[in-house]
Amino acid sequence: MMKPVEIKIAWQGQSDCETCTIRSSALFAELNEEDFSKIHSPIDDLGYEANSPIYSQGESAQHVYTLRQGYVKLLHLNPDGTSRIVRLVRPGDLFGMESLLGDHYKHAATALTNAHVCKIPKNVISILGEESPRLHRQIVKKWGEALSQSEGWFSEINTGRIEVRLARFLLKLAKESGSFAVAPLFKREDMGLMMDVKFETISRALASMAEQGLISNITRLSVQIPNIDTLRNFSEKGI
Amino acid sequence: MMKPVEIKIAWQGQSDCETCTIRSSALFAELNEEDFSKIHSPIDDLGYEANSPIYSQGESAQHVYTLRQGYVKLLHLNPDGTSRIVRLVRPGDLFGMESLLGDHYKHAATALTNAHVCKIPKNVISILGEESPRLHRQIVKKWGEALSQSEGWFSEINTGRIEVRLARFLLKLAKESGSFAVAPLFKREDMGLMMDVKFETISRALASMAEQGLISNITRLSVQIPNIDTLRNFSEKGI
DNA sequence: CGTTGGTTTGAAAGGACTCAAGAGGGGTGG
DNA sequence: CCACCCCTCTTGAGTCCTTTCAAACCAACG
Repeated sequence: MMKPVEIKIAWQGQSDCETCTIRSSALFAELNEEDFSKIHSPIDDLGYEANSPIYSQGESAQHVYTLRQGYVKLLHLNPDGTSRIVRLVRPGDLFGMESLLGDHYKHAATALTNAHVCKIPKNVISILGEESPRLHRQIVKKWGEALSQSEGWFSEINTGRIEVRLARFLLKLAKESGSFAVAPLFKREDMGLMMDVKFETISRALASMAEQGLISNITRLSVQIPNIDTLRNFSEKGI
Repeated sequence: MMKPVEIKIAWQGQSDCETCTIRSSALFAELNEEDFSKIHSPIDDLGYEANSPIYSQGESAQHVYTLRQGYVKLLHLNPDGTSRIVRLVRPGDLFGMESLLGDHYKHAATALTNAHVCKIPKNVISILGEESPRLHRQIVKKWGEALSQSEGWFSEINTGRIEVRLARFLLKLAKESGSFAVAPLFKREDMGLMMDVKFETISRALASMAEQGLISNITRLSVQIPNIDTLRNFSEKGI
């Protein structure tokens, strides 16, 4: 267990990318047929089960990844042994882009849930990038989105009392369905690493918010949000 | 006071960029003469005095900036009125890149010290980018550096006890000169916004670190670091 | 020389942490 | 299929760190 499980490796090149279900939000969104025809290296479609590592910090960086399904965490280790989750990767997001600039990954990537990723050799990007301004524009855009998420994370998930931070976190991930919403939860330890608190504090904050009626049906993997506007209000005014 | 002061506006186009003192680390580092000849819009060289605003969050984004001298803070306002400094811009850094992707700035930029910046119309980048793969590569690189700094900031400056965070902050900015080093300080309020504590806490942490002999000669704008290895040790082991 | 904005310092209150014990769930082996 | 085990989550009590509110201090400036 804990090893990456390859669901299918046989996916090669253009035709599959062209029909990719998340293509509109993924890296190759704006490529046309001519662009695809320039892809010669194999692009793997891999499956990872929850908690399995995708790459580790400092490892030789040869690929860029796009997430198709599930959630992935990017963990940055500090020199003193402490660590922080610097980004929560969501479907459609690009990660491991540092391979395009340097020779090793700057943080570790681990699947938080079962996950599907596309593993793209970095030379595909370099070669395509030379010839296709569209791809380059797309990469810059994805990079910008990553920066933006990282900064938003930093600013919103790390400021104020924990309950407020947790509220903002839930709102960022909530999927509305009618009048109420559901938000995914992760291991309390991981959530603590995202918000810079101990896992016990996350647990207490969830319990406290449930008492206030802001959330309900807390399980390991999700919470319900009975009234999303109430929670939104709480996250903005602390009430 | 507090208004941007234009020191000189007359700087136009290629010739000045080619002789720019920080060109090696700035946006146009890898451009050649042919690339420069494609620049037709005026690139302004502006001076701002300490504490003056450069642009504000939500403002129409038409320019990208590179910092030539001084320090600039990027402040992100949250919906609830709280705010965080998401990045400390240092000489050679690019900021305001979100103008290339969207129509408004995602945070406010303010000079922390007297500062010199180059203000580059975004169409210069778009047009040049179409024709010069080198520039595009450079932009991607700068963007990557910004993401990396943002993540490093997030991970290192926001984890652990304040004294340790402060130590890491000082080490990031320290300029070594012989056996000891000097690090710049900013308004305690701003430093608090970078590390997510109140300004009084910054003040206390500085005082405490001085008592421990880790730093000395605290002034409003700088500290001395008598022994940089001692501080480094402290930042890694809390001792 | 008084004003002003920024910094330091003090004391009390509040929030998060630590250490510790107990409860719940899922998986494994009998 | 059930019992047991392990991992994770929850909850409790005391301590430590940061915040809050306040007052004093300092340096620059008019």
